[in-house]
Formats: sequence, C-alpha cells, structure tokens
Amino acid sequence: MAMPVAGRTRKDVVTEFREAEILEAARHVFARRGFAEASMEEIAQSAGVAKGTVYLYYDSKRDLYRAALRAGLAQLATAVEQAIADAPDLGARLEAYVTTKVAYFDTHRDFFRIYLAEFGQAACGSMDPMLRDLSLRQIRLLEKAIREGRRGTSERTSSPEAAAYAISDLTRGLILRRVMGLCPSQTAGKEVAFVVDFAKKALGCR
Amino acid sequence: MAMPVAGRTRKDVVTEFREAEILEAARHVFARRGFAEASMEEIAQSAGVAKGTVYLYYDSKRDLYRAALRAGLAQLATAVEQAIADAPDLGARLEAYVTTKVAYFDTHRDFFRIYLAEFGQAACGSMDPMLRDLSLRQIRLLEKAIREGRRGTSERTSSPEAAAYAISDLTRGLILRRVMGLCPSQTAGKEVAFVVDFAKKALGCR
Amino acid sequence: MAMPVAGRTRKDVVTEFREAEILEAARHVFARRGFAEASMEEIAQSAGVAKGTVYLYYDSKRDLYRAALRAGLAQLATAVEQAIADAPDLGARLEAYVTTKVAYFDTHRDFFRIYLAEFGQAACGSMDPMLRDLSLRQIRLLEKAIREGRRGTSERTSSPEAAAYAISDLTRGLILRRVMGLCPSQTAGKEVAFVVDFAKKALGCR
Amino acid sequence: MAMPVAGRTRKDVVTEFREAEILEAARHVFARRGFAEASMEEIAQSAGVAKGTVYLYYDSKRDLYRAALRAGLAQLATAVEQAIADAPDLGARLEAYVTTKVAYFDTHRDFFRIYLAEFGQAACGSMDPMLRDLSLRQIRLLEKAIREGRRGTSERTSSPEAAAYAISDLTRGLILRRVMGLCPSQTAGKEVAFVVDFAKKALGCR
DNA sequence: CATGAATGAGCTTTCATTCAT
DNA sequence: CATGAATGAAAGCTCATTCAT
Repeated sequence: MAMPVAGRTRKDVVTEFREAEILEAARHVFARRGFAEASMEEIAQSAGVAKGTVYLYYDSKRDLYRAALRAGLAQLATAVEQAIADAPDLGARLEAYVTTKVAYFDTHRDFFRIYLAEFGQAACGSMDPMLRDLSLRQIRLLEKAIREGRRGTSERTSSPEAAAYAISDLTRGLILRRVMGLCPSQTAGKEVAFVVDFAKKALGCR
Repeated sequence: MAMPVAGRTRKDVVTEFREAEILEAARHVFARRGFAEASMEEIAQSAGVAKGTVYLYYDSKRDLYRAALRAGLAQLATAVEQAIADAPDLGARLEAYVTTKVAYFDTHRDFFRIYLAEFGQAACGSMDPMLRDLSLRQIRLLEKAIREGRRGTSERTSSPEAAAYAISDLTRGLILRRVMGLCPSQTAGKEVAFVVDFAKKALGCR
Repeated sequence: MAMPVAGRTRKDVVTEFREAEILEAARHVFARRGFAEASMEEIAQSAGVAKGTVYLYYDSKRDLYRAALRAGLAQLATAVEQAIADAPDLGARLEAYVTTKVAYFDTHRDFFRIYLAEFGQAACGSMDPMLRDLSLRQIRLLEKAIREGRRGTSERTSSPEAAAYAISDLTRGLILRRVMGLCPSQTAGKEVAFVVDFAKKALGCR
Repeated sequence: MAMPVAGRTRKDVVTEFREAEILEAARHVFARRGFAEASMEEIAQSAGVAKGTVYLYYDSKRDLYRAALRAGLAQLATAVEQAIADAPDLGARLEAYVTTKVAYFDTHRDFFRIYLAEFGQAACGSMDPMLRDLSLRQIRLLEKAIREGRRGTSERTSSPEAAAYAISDLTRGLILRRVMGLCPSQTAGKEVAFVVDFAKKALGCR
C-alpha cells in the first residue's frame, strides 16, 4: 500500500481523475449535441467508461449537465476576475475582460455552446442561478471599473451599468463569431483591440 | 363548390389558414420547450388539429421547426430592411435597426428563444443557411450605412464591418435582457437610445 | 360508416376489446412471473400489441397491475355476493360461499397468484383498499349469515366474526391446494363438502 | 494464530457470525421489500458488510433468498415439532401447533411475508422443496395426532388428512391477521383458543 | 383531407455480479 | 478474506411517425 500523501490516497486520485474525465466528455457531448440530443451512452463511451459508471459520479443526466456547466463557469469566472483585478486602469481592465473571455472560449470552444444555450433557457423561464450570479458579478466588476475610470474626468458616462452590459454584449458577440469560424485571424488580437477601442471611444476615453 | 376567386379556391384559403395556425402553435411550443422537449402532440393540440394533420403540412418535426424559424426570420428581415431603407441618414438608420429589432422581439418574445438557440447550433456545427444569410444581409446593410454615413467626414471608421457586427451584438444583448425581464422600463426607448448613442460615439459621430 | 348502436361505435368496441385483451395478458403474465419479474414487453407481446400500445390504455406498469387485480376482484366479489344472496339458509350460504370461490379460482387459476401476492403485501405494509374492502365485505356477509342462522337456537356461536374469518381461511387454503395441484379430484365436490361440514360442526349445526 | 478450540478456529466463528448476520439482514430486507425490490446493497449495508462480501457467502441473490427462507423454515419446523412432541394428547397437540406457529411469526413478523410469498410461487410453478417437505411433515404430524386422538372414540373423523389441512389453514389465516395488525389483542391467547376450540368441535371432541 | 390508434426505436436509470486491490 | 468501483444487461416509459378508417 502506498502511503497517503497530503491526505489523499491513490484511490482518491483515481476517483478525481475519473470524475474529471467524465466531466470533460460530458462537456464535449453536450456541446456537440445539446442537452436533449446527448445520450448518456455516448458520454460514457467518450469518457472511456461504461454507462453505469457515470451514475456512480453523477445522479442523473441533468446533474451531470449542471456539473459540466458549473465547472466551466467557475473556471471562466476565476480567470476573468483575476485578470481584471490585476489590471491597473480602466483601459487595461476592459482589455483584460475581453481578452480573457475570448481566450477562455478559444480554448474551450465546445463550452460556448453550453454557455449560450443557458442564455436561451434564461430567455424563456429560469436561468441557472450560478450563471446568473456569475454574469451579474462580472457586470458589477465592469461597472465599478468604468465608474472609477471616469472619476476626475470632465466626461461623464451616463450609465455605467448600461455601458457594462454593452461591453459584455460586444464580447459575447465577438466570441460567437470566433467560435463559428467567421473570424479569419487565428489570433484574436485585432478583434479584441477593436472591441476595446470601440468601447473606449463610446465611453469617451480621449 | 365555391367559385375560385383570384385564382384561389376556398380550399386554398383553408389550407393556408391551417398552415399558419400550425406554424404559430409550433413557434409557441418550440419557444416554450425548446426543440427536443417540444412534442408534436402539444403542437397539434395547441393548433387545434390532430397529430396526423401536422404531418400533412410538414414532413417532420425538424421540418416544422425549420419552417417556424424561417417564417419568423423572414418577418423580421422584412421589417428591419424596410425600416433601414426608410431612414435618411446614418443616425436614423442605426436607430431604425435597433428599434425595429427590439420591437419585433418585444411582440414575439417566444421567437427569441428559437432565434438564440439557432446561434447556439451555429456555434457548434452548421447554421441554418437562412439565418446565416439573413444575419449577413443585415450586417451588410449596417456596414453600407456606416460607410456612407462616414463619407465626407474627417473621421474614418477603421472597420465598417466590425462596427456593424458590434451594433448587431449590442442590439442582441439588449433584446436578451428585455426578454429575460431584466429591463425595468416597459418601453424600450431609453435603452434603445443608449445603444444608438453608444454606437454613434464609438463611430465618432460628434 | 356503420351506425352507432346503443351509443357505441365500432371504435368503442375495438377499444374495449383491446383493453380486455391487454388485461387478460397482464393477468397471465403477472401471475406467471409476479409483479416485479413481469415485463411490459412480455405482456404486450402476449396481448399481441406493441409495448407502446399498452401505455395507451394504462398509465404505468403499476396501473396495469392494479387494473388486473381489480377486474378479477370485482368479478369474484359479484359472483360470491350473488351466490350468498340466493341461498336460503346458513348451510346453503356457507356452501355457496365456498363453492363459488373455489369455482372462480378453478377457472382463473392464474389470478390466484395475484390474489395471494396481495395478501403478502398486506402482511407488510399497505393492502390495496379494494382488496381490503372486498375481503371485509365478504367477512361481514358470512358473519351476518352465521348470526342469522344461529338465531332461535340453543347453541350460541361465541364469535360470529371469528367464525367468518375461519371459514374464509379454510376456503383460501382449499383453493391453494387445488391451484397447487395437490388435490387429486378434478371436481371439488368432496373437498368443498368437507369444509362446509367442518364449519357446520364447529358452529354447532347438528 | 489462535488455538483451535473444540475443532473450530476463531476464523470459523467469525465466519459463522458473518453468515448469520447476513442471513438476518437478508430476512429483514426481503421481508420489507419483497424479493425483486430488495437490493443486495441494502442487505449488505444492513448486515454491516460490503456488497462483495455477501457474494463470498452466497452465490447469488436467489441463493441468499433461499438460504434465508430455509433458515427460517428450519427454525419454525424445529419449534413446532418439538412442541407437538411434548404435548400429551390431541387437545394439547392442537394447541401446541397453533400456539407455536403464532408465537414464531409474532416474533418474526418479517419472515411471514417471505413465507407467504413462497406459497404464492407455489400456486403457480414450483414450490421450494424444503417448504413443501416442511409443510407436508407438519400436516402428517397433525394427521397422526388426530388419528391417535380419535382412537377408542365412537366419533370417527372422516378424513384426518383433510382435518389436518384445515387446522393448518386456520392457523395461517390467524397469523395473517395478526401480522396485518387486524387483531386488537396484543396477546394471541383468545384467538388461539378460538381456533383450537373451533377445530375440536369440528373434530367432535366431546 | 383529417384523424388518432398503433408502432417500436431509443432513452434514462437501476442493480446483480465481478474482480483488482 | 473484504472491499466497492466498474460493468452492462435489462426494464419502464416516451414520442416521432405511419396508416387504416
């Protein structure tokens, strides 16, 4: 028997790995097929386990979907909040927000479909509270950045909240086009720059 | 037998009416449930016909969905293109675009879910060509408006196409919030004004 | 189109027939396999229909089981109550009770397993209210017959209710042996006579 | 290593204890849920072992069920046969039979469900040979008691075997009502007395 | 044309059983 | 011996689609 290291036995590691494998497979399949069209069989096979195994880790298809959604959202939220916190001023913060989100979905293309589908649900019924909270928290961050960035300036941004939503919308649109393959450039540099510039002009940054 | 009037028999009229009723029902149900969760039974009942009857007009569930999607898109496209065509200058055209789209989805809330879901599909796989064409055509219209609006101005809009996408994204975001019920105001006036203003500033319209 | 006769169209007849066919099949299969081991597939095949068809008539497996149970119980109850009502005195009534029950299960052997299984459930949890009511009603009938039969006799049956239960138990036991094939005689005459005689002696009918 | 004591090592003791624990757990769970609804998982947990451990002692679920059934039957048989053997005359023997069986199931209520279910199986298919033998042996005991009890009496019991079955049926019915909770009295004294008295009258004892 | 009963493929979920540790 | 993660067959149930009436 190997010694437990840092409180985790070998079994824990295997278990965690399995869980991650299944989550990864779920994300792929849910993204490719959508929730309803995805089959547990395909997810299981894609994760390299039997159907029953998936149910050892997740109670139901819906549960697995939620877990996949939340895992992605949490990653995204962490990345975005960190990036904004590290930026010194308004311009840098806007760029951090856009860049980080674009980069995240560039490397997790399949997750974008899940992300977008959730907004679809939200349009007609109830939104996952986690997505709702995440979205709102990021809006508040942007809002705060705008408010602080405008301080001591003659220019007054009429509505920082509306501006924050606008930047969020611009970013989502850009990501959509990239994920759809409508953007010729491999690197998102120019498009990101455009969005940041667009927003800065609209906000009246010199 | 009724006399054929203007080349259309009474039967044609009934048929057309049935078709419209079914399409309307399909839109409601697909919007409320999503494609997969919607059942032909519910659509049929909602349209006041039997399940088999739906298949006399549409080959399959998917076919019916496409028809509902296209009917909505066509309506929307017509309204938007008309509104832009009627506007005299760039500012008016931007406002026409935003106002018309917002108004359309305000009165066809349920259709927005279908519309958004289609973008989700597009993010991972193939987009319905009709949606693709429609979107592109509207982008081109905006682009043209921007290019023309900027002509004879010292300001140069670096990329009219990117700007057109940006306006499209801002509009979609606004509609999403309205449909989700996040907008306090019943009338969209202020929000539309904000978006138009935001865009104009970014475009450098003094 | 055939004329509806007596308020029933041809479709009604077909429907009723299907329902009966399925119920019959369900009784056979549930009897042969028990509730849990019975599969809807087998019931459907046995009824000569597809699996889905069964669900057009019964909401669930449990529902179908209940229907089969109730249909059998209702038939049985009717037969027993009729027979007792037609009998002139205590002796005849006892004989009617035993004979009718034995005869019923002789021709509906498979139903006896379902009947007995229900008592098993009852032994641990809740009994189907219909079975409970039926059993109790028959006990009351027997009790009344005993009470009336003993009136004007020096002999006093200490507890007509307990006696009624006793007769019920004797009858069930006899049926069990017949259904199990432990009774040599094809006709139940002698065994029924024994039970009736046994009960009459115990009740003090000279 | 512990010293073998009386030919049994410590391991043997542990093994035997485990086996008994599992059997006990199985009886409870099978009784509460029925065979099909019982899960090996629940039985294992209820016995305080892991699922796999159960399979070290019993080959399959069915095997475990049979073992539980047989263990209970053996206990019951021993108790009944002992009690009858100790009784001096017919009356005492009848009372011993009824009392012992009632007492057994009063303290092993859960086992009655299993016991009854087995008769259900028997009604349609094959009965477990052990149950069959046990039942028959007890019937023979009763029969013998009746035959001997009637010797030297003017009264002749027409069919001692049928009478034995009758007493068995009366007893089973009484137990059923007690297990179902239909008997008000906590102590079975009066009910047992009734059955014994009922049987004695029918048999023509003085 | 319109109907809705019938179909059966396909889905999620459970659980007896196995076996590497 | 004991464990419990992994397996995959099997079952209940749904619903798009068909077709006789």
